Amino acid sequence: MPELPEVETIARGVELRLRGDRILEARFGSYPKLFKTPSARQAKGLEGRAILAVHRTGKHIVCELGAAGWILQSHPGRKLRNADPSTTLRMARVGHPGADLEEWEDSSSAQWIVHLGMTGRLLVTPAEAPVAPHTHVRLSLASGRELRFVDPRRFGRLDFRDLSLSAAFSAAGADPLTVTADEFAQIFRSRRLTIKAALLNQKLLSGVGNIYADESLFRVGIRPRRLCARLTRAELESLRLALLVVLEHAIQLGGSSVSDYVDAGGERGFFQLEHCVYQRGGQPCLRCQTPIRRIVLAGRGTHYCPKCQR
DNA sequence: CATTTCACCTGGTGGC
DNA sequence: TGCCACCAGGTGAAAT
Repeated sequence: MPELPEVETIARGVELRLRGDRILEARFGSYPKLFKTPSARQAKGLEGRAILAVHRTGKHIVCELGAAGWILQSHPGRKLRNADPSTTLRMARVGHPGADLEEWEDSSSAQWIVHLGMTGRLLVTPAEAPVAPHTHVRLSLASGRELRFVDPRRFGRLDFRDLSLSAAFSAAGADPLTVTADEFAQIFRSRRLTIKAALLNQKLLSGVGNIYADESLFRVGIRPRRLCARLTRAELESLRLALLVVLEHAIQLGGSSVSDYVDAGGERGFFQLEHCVYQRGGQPCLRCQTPIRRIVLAGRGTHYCPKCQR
């Protein structure tokens, strides 16, 4: 299940491969709920646009796209012109993946926003690669490759924003990697819900899911059932730091491949080998040998050590 | 209004 | 061996 480290890994992988490439043709499957808004349903909205950058916001992958209708063919060193200069944006030399970006004037850029849900994958493949079952989107690229969205369980969602019509996408909650100690304390202080439920709430903190909630609570020694309002300021700060360490370590290891998660190149992550409690119910705690307990909290399987976590 | 519960999905698992 | 009920969980709508 893609959480912050998995989404970050995929976004980086897609950016590395596709920055400077161009979408020539977009083909969507026929599952209406895949699209969050009517504009996301329009394949034409993506066609002709250059991929300027790809990044993560919360659990969302945001592809920054240039204006459509740019010169389709270019060669190294040639500069491309934009017809409508009003705001400044970075623009790629299209058709040359990895090319240095230059400053361009652009008022009609857009964002393609991908949420992977439970089982979604974004894959960069050769155009001739076999099409996996449950492939809902195929973007043909100027480089001859394809960006594919595959999602068996269909919890993933796609959105599209024309930045000349609407504001850029932003996460509802704070990012765990950049939130300050004061902000973090402010978010959780005086809330009457369990810390586990709060960590999973994307409107409070964006990016933490079931795995990293359980793992960070174990590392900081706090029981998932504790109420936010009962946590001391010191405990909250320790939790913020534990989250930071766990998430950054997981990013370094390419995320957790617990079900079928792979990155944009099809590679598995390795952080599942570092899991202390997640899906280890009944097995001995790695620190004290007490059997790890599994309960259901906030409707989710929740794992903790009854001795190490208070 | 804040918080909790539930439906949406399908592949994998375990029981008989 | 085969079949089927059941579970996983991110999100948002519905319920409390």
